[in-house]
Amino acid sequence: MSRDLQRELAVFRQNTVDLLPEEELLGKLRRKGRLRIKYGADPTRPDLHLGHYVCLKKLRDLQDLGHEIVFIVGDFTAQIGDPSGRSATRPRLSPEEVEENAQTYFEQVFMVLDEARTEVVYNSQWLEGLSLRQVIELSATYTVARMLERDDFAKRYREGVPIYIHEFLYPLLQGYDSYEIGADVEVGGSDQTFNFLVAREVQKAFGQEPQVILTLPLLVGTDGKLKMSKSYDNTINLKDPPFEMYGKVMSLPDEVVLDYFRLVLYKSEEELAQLARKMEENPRDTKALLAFEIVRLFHGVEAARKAEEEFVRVFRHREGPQDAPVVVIPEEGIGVVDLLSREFGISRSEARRLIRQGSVRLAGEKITDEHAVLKVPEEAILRVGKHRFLKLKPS
RNA sequence: GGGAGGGUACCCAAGCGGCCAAAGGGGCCGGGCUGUAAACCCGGUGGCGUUCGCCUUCGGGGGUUCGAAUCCUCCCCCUCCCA
Repeated sequence: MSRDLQRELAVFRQNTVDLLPEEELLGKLRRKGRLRIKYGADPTRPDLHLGHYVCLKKLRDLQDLGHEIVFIVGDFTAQIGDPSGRSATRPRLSPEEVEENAQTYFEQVFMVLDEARTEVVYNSQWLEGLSLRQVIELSATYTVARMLERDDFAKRYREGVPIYIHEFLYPLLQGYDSYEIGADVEVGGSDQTFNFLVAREVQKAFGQEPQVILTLPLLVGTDGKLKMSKSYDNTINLKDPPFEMYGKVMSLPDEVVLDYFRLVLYKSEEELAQLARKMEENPRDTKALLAFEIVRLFHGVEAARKAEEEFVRVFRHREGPQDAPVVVIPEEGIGVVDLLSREFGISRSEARRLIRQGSVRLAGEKITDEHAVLKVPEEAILRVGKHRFLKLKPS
């Protein structure tokens, strides 16, 4: 094997859960040199997050090796709903919702991929026009028993949670996508392994050389337990503003910090070993480094610096932030409860609770009276809990 | 088509005539602690005024009762078994 091929293989391999069959990949690389690499995303939710980034980064690396990335917008399949890893049927989206989401996808995807070298296609282009005959032929490439081999289906079936027929179609359609674009390799999260394998069968059945599958680990979300996913509300989004992004990273449990260095920042093994030591010595600063680097990746050094300063100010020194929303207070003052419920969109009961729990402070002074009428002779910071602030100004 | 079991708050899940705004867990919020929006401990978690109370909530509609998440009835939805 030539040195170049070795090096190239190393790029393919970094961070992967599965890369199989590797011999087929080698064969393809030798024969074709330039491969068509498929990445599909259902525009079910408009925001991409770091979990997606794990894959996008891999794609970028492969793109930089000269391979062709084919980005499939699953506008059609999004209306079916991927059953992967789900314990229940996904809601289906309307064509309008899908279209809207797809647009915002591109902005985000091309923060990472080189637009000029990426082919973008919508799978409705071919799936929409399939005849029932073709759909039936496609369904004939796989059996119910094999469908039920999949963990999540097996589990749902066992537990009596409904599985709808259309959910069986999903992997097949995804496989058809691979066939349609002639994918050599498909990249995705490890929860896609089953779908990718089905695609191989579909390709074979339709007389095409099967794709190689490359799966990446699932990044855990901010809760530190579940995979990052919008439906668990534990995401760090590519479009999160710097301070929020920084803060979300800082709120990660310590145990997952190294995973992030590996999967998001693609650190080498040597660097990771070093970071592991650092993490033991000084978890907070190591995590801060992670937060800084992640913000830098998406917003640049300047923004990262600012976010860090702000974080230190607000959470370490417990001072108000630079840019709290400004509220002008009339001369006669305003009731605390009124102010809180209006500005934070919470109920009056909730506002009262917060006051009772001693989490409301005006210029550092705890407010304990629910009936207090706030008057501000001069600008002052109103703080609620750890991270809600208002800058109060006299009229 | 027949039979059985289900639908409870953001999620899971108890409750099966009054003591139920509804146990418990998760999540979330807050407090304490902290080299971290980590871990850990404690508290809160329908709404509106607050000693006390009022209003809305237990798939949907009717009903029984002084009183229903709890009983009756019709309807909708889910699961399993049989065919």
